[in-house]
Amino acid sequence: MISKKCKYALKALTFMAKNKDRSTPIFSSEIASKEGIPKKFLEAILRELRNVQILQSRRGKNGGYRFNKPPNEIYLTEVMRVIDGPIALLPCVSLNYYAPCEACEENICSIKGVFETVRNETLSILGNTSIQSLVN
Amino acid sequence: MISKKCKYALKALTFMAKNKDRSTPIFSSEIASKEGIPKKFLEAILRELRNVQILQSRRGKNGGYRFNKPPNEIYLTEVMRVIDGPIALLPCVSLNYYAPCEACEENICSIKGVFETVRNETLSILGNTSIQSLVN
DNA sequence: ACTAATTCCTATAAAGTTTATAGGATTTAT
DNA sequence: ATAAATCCTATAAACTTTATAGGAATTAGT
Repeated sequence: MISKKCKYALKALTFMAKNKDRSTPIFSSEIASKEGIPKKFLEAILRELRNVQILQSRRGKNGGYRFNKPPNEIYLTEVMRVIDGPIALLPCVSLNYYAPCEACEENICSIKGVFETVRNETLSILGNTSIQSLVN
Repeated sequence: MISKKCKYALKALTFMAKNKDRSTPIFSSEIASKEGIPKKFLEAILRELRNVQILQSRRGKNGGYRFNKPPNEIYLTEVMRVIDGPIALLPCVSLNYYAPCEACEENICSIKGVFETVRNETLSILGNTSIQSLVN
């Protein structure tokens, strides 16, 4: 399962993509109310997305958030990794968050292989789906 | 990520599959020590697997656990659902544990579609991989 | 300068989940 | 009886998730 936080992030970005032709930045308050996301929680999410250069922000009056790169170049894998961490189902099979299994000698790990296959399939779907493509 | 508990379950079942030709049932204590799983925790796991008829058990001296159906007919999906619950990444996309998304009107949910695709691919891998196939 | 409006930051906390552990009850073979 | 196994319930420590609170910093406009 992805976290609610991650779902919020995807919803927020999709909302922004839907409104990407506006001349002014988008307020977190608007996203929060339109998408039903707790405002303060959303602020933290948007800040994380800004920290990794998915978004840019401006403070002060008439501030808000914009995309830092076009939403058709932002893939779900990137967003999910920022918010939730690994996409793989086992730590020892993660590309971006690899961690060795403790008591399990990897070269003879019985379950590793199939979860590598799952990871590859999952990444090929999520890594080829952009935020923009979620806008109908 | 799957839980450690689920990993323990898969390891335990794989160990049992590897030793499926023994004439006597297998003790939880042997699995625990050979696979490095906390004994009491493993007992709870094996009991859950017995409750859903994956395993059968005998109490008392010379007791232990056996498969209730051949390990080449036990698929990873079944084990994972018993131990961890839904395999899908979103509740509203789960086949066995469906739950509606709260504030999100489903017919216009932007993110549902791609996660259905992921679910389908994942299920087709995990649903065609048996415990027996994990034994080399 | 002042005000209003926004993002930014830190601390806190409530609730839930995960990962066990403890202690014994029950069953069975010998 | 005894030994050895599963079975069951309660508890708890650690961690994660999902927020909330309160204000600091920044910016535009007057």
